[in-house]
Amino acid sequence: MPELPEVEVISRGLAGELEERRITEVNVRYAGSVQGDAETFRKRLSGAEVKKVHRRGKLLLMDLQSASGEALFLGFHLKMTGRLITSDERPEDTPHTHIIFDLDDGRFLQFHDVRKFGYAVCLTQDEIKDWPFLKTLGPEPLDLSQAGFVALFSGRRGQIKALLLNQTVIAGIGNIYADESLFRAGIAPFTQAHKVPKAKLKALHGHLQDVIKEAIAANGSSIRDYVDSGGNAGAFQNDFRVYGRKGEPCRVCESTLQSSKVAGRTSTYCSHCQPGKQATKP
DNA sequence: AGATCTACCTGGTTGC
DNA sequence: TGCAACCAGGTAGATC
Repeated sequence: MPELPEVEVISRGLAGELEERRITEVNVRYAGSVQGDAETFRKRLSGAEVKKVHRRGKLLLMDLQSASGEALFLGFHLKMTGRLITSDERPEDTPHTHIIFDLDDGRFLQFHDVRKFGYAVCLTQDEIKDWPFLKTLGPEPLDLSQAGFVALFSGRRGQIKALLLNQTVIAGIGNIYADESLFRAGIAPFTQAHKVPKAKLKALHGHLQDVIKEAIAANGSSIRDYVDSGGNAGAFQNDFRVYGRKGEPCRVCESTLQSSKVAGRTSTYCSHCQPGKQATKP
């Protein structure tokens, strides 16, 4: 499931392949994968040139110039199973190939998504300014200072992990990197944010940035579906200390790792290295 | 307003 | 073996 590091890896790969390329044709095979009207999407992007490929949170963003010279923005949210893959050959017509972009160098970009949660969206400059998702998106974790990071959580009563997953609080963190960074910082996922000592919040800032940087360097984490734009798997899943390891021994203290639902998500942690009690509901 | 819960979707896994 | 039940999870939208 692509989170910030995976989308960053995809973005870097696609930048080299797509920048300065022109989209000659757009084939939307499943209209549900396009946010808004699929025909408008097709018309706007046909003949548009990709100027820049980048990332914001978990969103992959392309800046383009349309055939008529207008600035356009193409966004992809991969959600859980979305993939963006380039190829020399026209992609096969699988049931999960939802959008195919023909490029002016004879190559192809396809949006592939088994679970159909992901989407593509094409917006004009005016539209993107008012797009609620981008408008309310929190800061980039790698751009945050320690003080800025600590301020995000001060006085908040929500569970620390719920806030990490909340994209309006901080962008790009999903279940994997939330669990991994909380483990490294020694904070139980269900701890209320305002009860986490300042020193531990400061440590979390550093560990979160480390985990993200290490994952990017390892080409991302491949759980089930993730591959980069060239179809290659990542390697960071081999470095997980808690995520997906319920019942296995902690790599630090050898206690058996526990899991519970926090913010509706399975959360794996070490009750010895991440002490704290889950609040019992009345 | 902040916090919490559910629906969306489908392939893979588990249990009987 | 066959098949139902459950699980994974990011975000929108609803509810408290």
